[in-house]
Amino acid sequence: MASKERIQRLKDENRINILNAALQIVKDDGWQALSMRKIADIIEYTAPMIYEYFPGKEAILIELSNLGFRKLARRMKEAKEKEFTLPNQLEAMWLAYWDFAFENKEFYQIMYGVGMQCCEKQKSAQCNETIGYLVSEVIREIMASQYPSEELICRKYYTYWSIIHGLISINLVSLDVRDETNRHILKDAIHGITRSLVD
Amino acid sequence: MASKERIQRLKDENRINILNAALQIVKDDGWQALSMRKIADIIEYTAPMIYEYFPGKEAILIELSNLGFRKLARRMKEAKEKEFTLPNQLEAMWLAYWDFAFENKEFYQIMYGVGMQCCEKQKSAQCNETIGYLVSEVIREIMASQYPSEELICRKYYTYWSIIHGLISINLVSLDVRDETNRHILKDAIHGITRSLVD
DNA sequence: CACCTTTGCCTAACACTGTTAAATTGATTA
DNA sequence: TAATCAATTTAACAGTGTTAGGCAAAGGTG
Repeated sequence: MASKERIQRLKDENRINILNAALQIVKDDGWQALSMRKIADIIEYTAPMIYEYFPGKEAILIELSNLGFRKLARRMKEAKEKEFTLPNQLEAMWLAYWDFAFENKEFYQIMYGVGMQCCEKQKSAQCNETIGYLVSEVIREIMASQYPSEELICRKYYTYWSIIHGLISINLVSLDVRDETNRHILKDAIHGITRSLVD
Repeated sequence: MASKERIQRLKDENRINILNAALQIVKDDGWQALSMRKIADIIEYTAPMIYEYFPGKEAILIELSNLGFRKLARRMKEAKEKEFTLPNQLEAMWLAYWDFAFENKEFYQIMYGVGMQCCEKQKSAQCNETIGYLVSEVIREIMASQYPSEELICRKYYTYWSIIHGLISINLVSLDVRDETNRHILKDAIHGITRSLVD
């Protein structure tokens, strides 16, 4: 009856192969390019076979997403354990988070549904300029007495933008933060950064 | 020769109808549901007719995205003009940005490619818990002497997370921020928030 | 008015997508 | 050997974006 186990092992292997194939496609050509038939091609089966292992494409994506979360959590835990003061632990964890996002772009994208594009790059950079200009103008004026470098103004702008865009994004993928909490974070952050401009 | 103008007007109207139809579909059923044939249905034409007005689906999305950017810029400008001190202007602009994002979810999503899902909600909330727990633990310890409420800890956690996730997102949709700028913002933000925990 | 050209739109099709039902194959069991 | 059962494939459906070709009405010209 060891054959049962052998068969189970083969099934497990197939499951893993499917996930690996999916990941490979995504790494090579982006999420847009992922399709059941392409996965099947790589593992040298036909598409319907995949449905014996996953109820659908969505399930594969969810599985990969969960894999990403586990991976990220592990890295953050490791980063924490290398430090001994609490503030250093905090910094190390967030830096690990940062590094994970760029080293595992595909994972991060599916985990938080960011940049699952529809219209390739470009324009954003163009169209954002208006908004960036609008805000930077005011930052420049506030800091005028300190003769700030353009780089510093730019940094302050991105600091504002990051936290607001970040909080919006978190809400849009609906991890339902309390409304009052949002408002609190938002105001605190804006005031905190604004204060950092003048002193 | 006024007929030329009449015809041009009709063409312009069709263009606008296409964009409006697209927007309506998206508002009703999300970006996933948008298709050329559905647009055609609404404006009571057949799908290929759309290609007389737009080179493809992507072009429609880009147009809508640009429309969103103009709308957002206008709202921020208006918000600014209602205030007279610089810090108030800054706050008003960012609050306008915030409100725009939620009142025009569909626009914001396509403008910054956020939450163009692939796997509906749920999981994120579940899987993020590990990470949230991991970080909150450390925050709680740092703040221990102040007996912070769970709500406050949660807020601090989201503050960290927002700015880091925001900065990552901005980079992932590739508005290429300089690498050194990123690092600078990241460190500043982390230290700033950490400092806010202890005093 | 008749002719020709252009324009606007549609039909039909292609190559893809996710997914399902049915048939087929091959191995396991009786 | 015969029957059963699991794994996999074939064929199909309904949907997607997109393109080529045709048709009919409108425009301009003799």
